[in-house]
Amino acid sequence: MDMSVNLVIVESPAKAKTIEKFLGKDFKVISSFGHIRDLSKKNIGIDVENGFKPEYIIPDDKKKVVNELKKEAARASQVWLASDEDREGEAIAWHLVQVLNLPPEKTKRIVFHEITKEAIEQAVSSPRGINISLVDAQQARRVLDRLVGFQISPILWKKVPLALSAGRVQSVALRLIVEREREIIAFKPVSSFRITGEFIIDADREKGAIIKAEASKKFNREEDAKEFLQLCADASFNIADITVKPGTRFPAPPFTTSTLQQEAYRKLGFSVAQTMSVAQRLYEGGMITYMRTDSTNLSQLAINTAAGIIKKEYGDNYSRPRQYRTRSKGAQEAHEAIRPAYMAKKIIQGNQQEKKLYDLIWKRTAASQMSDAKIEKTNITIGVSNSDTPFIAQAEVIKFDGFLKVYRESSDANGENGYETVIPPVKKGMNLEYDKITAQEKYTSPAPRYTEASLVKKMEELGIGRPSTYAPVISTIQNRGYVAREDRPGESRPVNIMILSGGRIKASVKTEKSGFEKSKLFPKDIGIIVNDFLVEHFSNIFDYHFTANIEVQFDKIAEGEKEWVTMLDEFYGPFHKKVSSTLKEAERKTGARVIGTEPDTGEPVYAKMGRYGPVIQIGDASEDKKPRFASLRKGQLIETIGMEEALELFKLPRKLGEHEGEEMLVGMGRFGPYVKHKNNFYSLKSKDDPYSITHERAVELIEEKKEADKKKEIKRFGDILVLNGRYGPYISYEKQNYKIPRGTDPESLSQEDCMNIIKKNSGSGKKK
DNA sequence: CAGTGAGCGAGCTTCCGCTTGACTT
Repeated sequence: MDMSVNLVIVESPAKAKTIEKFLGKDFKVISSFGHIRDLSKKNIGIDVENGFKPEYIIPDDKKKVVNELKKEAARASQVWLASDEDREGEAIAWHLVQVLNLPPEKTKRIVFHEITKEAIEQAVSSPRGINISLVDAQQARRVLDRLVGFQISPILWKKVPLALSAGRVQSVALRLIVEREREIIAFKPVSSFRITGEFIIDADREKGAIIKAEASKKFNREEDAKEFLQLCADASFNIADITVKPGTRFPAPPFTTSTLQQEAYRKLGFSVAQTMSVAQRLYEGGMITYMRTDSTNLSQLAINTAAGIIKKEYGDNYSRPRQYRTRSKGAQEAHEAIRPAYMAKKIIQGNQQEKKLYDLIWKRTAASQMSDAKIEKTNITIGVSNSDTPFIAQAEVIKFDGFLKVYRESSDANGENGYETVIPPVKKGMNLEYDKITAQEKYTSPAPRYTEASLVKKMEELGIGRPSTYAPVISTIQNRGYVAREDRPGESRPVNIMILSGGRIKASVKTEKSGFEKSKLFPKDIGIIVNDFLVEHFSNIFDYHFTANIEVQFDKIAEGEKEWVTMLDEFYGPFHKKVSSTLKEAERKTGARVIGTEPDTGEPVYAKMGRYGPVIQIGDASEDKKPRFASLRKGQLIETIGMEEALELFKLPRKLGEHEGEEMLVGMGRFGPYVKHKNNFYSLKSKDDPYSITHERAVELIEEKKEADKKKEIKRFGDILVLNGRYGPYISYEKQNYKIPRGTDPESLSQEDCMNIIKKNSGSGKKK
């Protein structure tokens, strides 16, 4: 009857389920769902005067879990704390001891890095106590982040209109995007001429085999390129040299959160949030290991299983078991790499996204355990008789594909690598003739804008953020309105081309697109102003190396070499002084910039941050005069907008004349151009131009919209409308929408039914 | 949903990391 009851607490319910299977009947395994306590939000949750004493509370959404944990702990004779073996995991265990009132004799701390029977049994047989130094390092981290976030954000509210938040991680992510944008704005493309030739082997003339090669030098000036082509017209060509070098390609290590997000973006087009939510489902379904990890480590069992499968599928020579070392900064390595739970399962059940992501994980894991690829690089130098600039042909041949059989990592750089895979057989000294030699103008391009995925990569390199926060941080800076993911159509520019063929040079001009962008991160005005304010006043904290530097301090605390309160004291002294002085002295920042003067009136034209967003202001306010304002459009920046564009903004709203006794106005709104009439808005179609739209066309748009609205209407009782919407029928009343309960025929609703639905739903409905 | 734009004052917001649901007007 009185058998021993063991309670094991882990962080995730999916993990609990798996572990319970290994431990048998005497063990009950439950989950804490991550942290169970956090700092109170009142008075920033820290008693700064009193050794930074944290005030911990149990958040509302954790109360249920904590009660459950308390109940189970009371029933157990032994509690095993099995949270992750890193700073955060140790802190979770410590909070559990505090909150559940666990006596030492009944509490054991265990850790395991992989979820296998052996690893878990091994962990249970070697318990330890809580490592309080590690807990202190976590507390220092937590308190520092709260101090930075909760003392700097309020400064922003006061000093920068529309600013909302600052933090150790989000503000550096923002800075990366702003500084990249400035690099791009300042970038001046330079063009040069790249010369490529197609050559025919004299002896092989009938076969028509062609060697493509590029001149070893680029020409900055068009005249020089032309001169070179003229030389080529009279030159003879021969194979001057051939070198063949063996090379090796190595597989990429298994996935971490960061590399999974990058590859899923590049290969599958998933956003980082999308990748995480699909991975979460795979994890909960027991199909992959944990998806928030910075470790490239694989369990021995996984390595062995993979080896067996690779040998069977591809042959013994394709197998090469290996363990990868984790290289990223600040890695805590509490988990394995992201891999299939069962390598034997090559395909899984699930939706398309799940299947695709699983397939990617399977291939990456398999490839990491496969042989290197063997390649052969051939360099052929083609001599030009009357010039010392030769042509070079490069070829790369895969001699043994190895891991490339299943997986090849994508790269962020777009564009070809210039390698041919096939080259006709040639010998040194052979004579060649040109078929065609082309000089094409090529422009240099600036560093690329960040995608969500490449930003995560950069953050990981800098050691800011953790696997669990990459996706949320990227959402945060977008939700705050600091940056936006946008497309840009790009601009056309002319490119000069000269082609030498049959002894004659023909020049032509083509156009190419530059600056085309798809789903890139662009800073918005408010993001730029916030960033400049933060960098101006808190350059040391929003420095790219700040996190790396304090991580060294946290490590010292974890090693017991430093007191966490001492560390915070050293940080807080100068920090708080800076907070106070900034609050007192810093100027309000609106990013104001003088563009010039309006030609007609001679009044000054400014771009600046207004109360509701970025605006152009013409003229200054005085007793008898009001300045004129116009909002900037999407894609325009305070920093770069020019006079012509600025004045264009004042051409709208434009009066179109009267219709049914009231003025029609055409304007530009958040959702594009519109016609306003009797306080209703009518969107222009894409073929309509707000600057030239006619009275007649505007009336047409109004009538069309009225007609469409009539079709939407099912019923009407005074100002209660029953309408057909995108998500099915709904009730519209006083600018609020109400869902009609499932199974109700909207035709059958009476006025009283509608009122009931409205009353029932208006209590819970919160306005945003 | 889209017209605003000076200044004042009240009451509000905010961080990072650990984990999943509950939401789908």
